[in-house]
Amino acid sequence: MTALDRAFYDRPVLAVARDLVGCVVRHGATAGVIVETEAYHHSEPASHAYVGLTPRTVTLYGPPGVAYVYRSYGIHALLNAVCEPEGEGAAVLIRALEPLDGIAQMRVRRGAHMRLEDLCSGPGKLTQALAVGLELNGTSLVDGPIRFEAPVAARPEVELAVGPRIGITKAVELPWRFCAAGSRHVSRPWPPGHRDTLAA
DNA sequence: CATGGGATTGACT
DNA sequence: GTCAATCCCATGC
Repeated sequence: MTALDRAFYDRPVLAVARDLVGCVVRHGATAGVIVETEAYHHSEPASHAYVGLTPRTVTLYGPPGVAYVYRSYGIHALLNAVCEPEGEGAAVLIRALEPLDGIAQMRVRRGAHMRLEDLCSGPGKLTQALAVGLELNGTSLVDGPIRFEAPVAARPEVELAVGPRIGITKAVELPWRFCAAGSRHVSRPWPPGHRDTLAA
């Protein structure tokens, strides 16, 4: 399995967010298929990069293909992939995975009786399941401890569902959330009756 | 220097 | 459905 190269991330963040659905995140013996992403860009107020270059956003404004890991609500670690050329301040939030490898290890970290679809169905859940902590902020996704891999060729192409991002209060209207349509491993079920889907 | 607000989750009514 | 936990850091005085 080959890791995505740096050029993959050195593109518009929306394109990367779309293309990451179906890719694999691997850390140690645990891995999962990405089924949900969100794009964030310095030009819109929901992004941490909106405030400009500060100690907090150094990683976001750095080179693409690097992990941006930050603490959310004082409790959870959230994993992002830094995108676009250095200086642009853009990243894709990984919001949910379909567990692939090391599922027993995930249950040790998340709870022995946890259902499969609850192991990684949220941005804070998947970092706990894969043991991704704040110390991995700034590490390479190309040749660092966390690897993002291209989809296996045998895997059927996923249909993409597109909609507004979750859990934000600013720029709520932007349809910058991308899900594998019909997946039972996403963080929140898709609004019923939503037809705004397109091919991957 | 004090304050307020989260890109969430899990427990509880 | 509601709500607390918990802490870094950006902002404003």
